[in-house]
Amino acid sequence: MSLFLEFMTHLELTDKQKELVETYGVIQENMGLNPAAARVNALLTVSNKTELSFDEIRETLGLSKSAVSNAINSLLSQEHIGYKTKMGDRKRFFFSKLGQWKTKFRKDISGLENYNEVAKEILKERSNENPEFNERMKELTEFIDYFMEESIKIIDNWEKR
Amino acid sequence: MSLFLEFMTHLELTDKQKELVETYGVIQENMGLNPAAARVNALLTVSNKTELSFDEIRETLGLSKSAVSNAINSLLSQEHIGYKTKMGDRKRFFFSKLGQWKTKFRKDISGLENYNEVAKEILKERSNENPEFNERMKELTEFIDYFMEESIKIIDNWEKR
DNA sequence: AAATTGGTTCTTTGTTTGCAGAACCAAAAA
DNA sequence: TTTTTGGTTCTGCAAACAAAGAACCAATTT
Repeated sequence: MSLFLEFMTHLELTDKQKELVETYGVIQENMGLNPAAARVNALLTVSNKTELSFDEIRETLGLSKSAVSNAINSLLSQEHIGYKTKMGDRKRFFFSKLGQWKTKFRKDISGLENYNEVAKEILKERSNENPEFNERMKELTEFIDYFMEESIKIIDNWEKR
Repeated sequence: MSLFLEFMTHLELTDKQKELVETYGVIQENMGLNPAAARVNALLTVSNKTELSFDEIRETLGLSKSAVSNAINSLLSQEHIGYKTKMGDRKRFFFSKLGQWKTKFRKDISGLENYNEVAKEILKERSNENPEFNERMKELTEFIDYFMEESIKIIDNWEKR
């Protein structure tokens, strides 16, 4: 391949887009992604080209191959992104699955179930020397049960809207 | 103070209670507390004595003073715990606020607002060369708006139940 | 067969987190 | 006035996390 052709693998993002990749990246970090994965997912959300190759990602974000490789694999395993292939081309083109929110929300909600189970077990073990505390704990577990149930309902509702 | 009296500052937890402190501790870690803070909050939830002094916490959990001091202060600042004093006693007695769930949920929910603002801004910046992607992003932001609104409603509903 | 592509894996290094232990400090007690 | 109490703050140190860079590898091209 000629020396000339190997320039410009990376997309040209506007300043605004770069800023959005960072802002959205930080939000994704706060939602539990590691910095590199957060940037990759952000890029895949901000970029007008929605299907990017490994090298486009690497060059655009200025990350090392290992960083990109690990980020991509962690995003794939969490199903935050997916990839397509194109006939006659060995590389993969990654795209954001846009969080699949409904699924994620459902998961978060049933994570509460986990919490509530332990809370109920604690309550069962507690003596009755602090009835007011116990009462508040009980109310809490009831609230969580209620919240879970209703949340599931509102998601279902949206889906068959 | 006599040599004899300085034994037994710590509560005696049953094995079951110790196990619950750990299990609940892990859950709290997953919900964003650091390990020591998670254990302190767990102890304050599991223990039959609901108001514990600094030293009771330290000795029962086998943590250093600095660890306990930092854990307590971070829990206080996040309002996960509170403390009482007793006349003629300089020490503070810490207790779990039991998460104040309704408040916490409200906060988490409006955290989504933050997310959604950025998502909407991204959407505004996107070209129309990938209309399907844009459409799915739009649907996503609409879903989040809907989810936030309805969640708030169900919490309000619980409160005036 | 040799080189290139599209990655993955290993090694090193800088950074952050979590904690212990000691020094420290102000208020109260002796 | 000295000591004790109820902590807080500072100084390491060990483990975990992040990412760079190099070595590596299998499949394709040349």
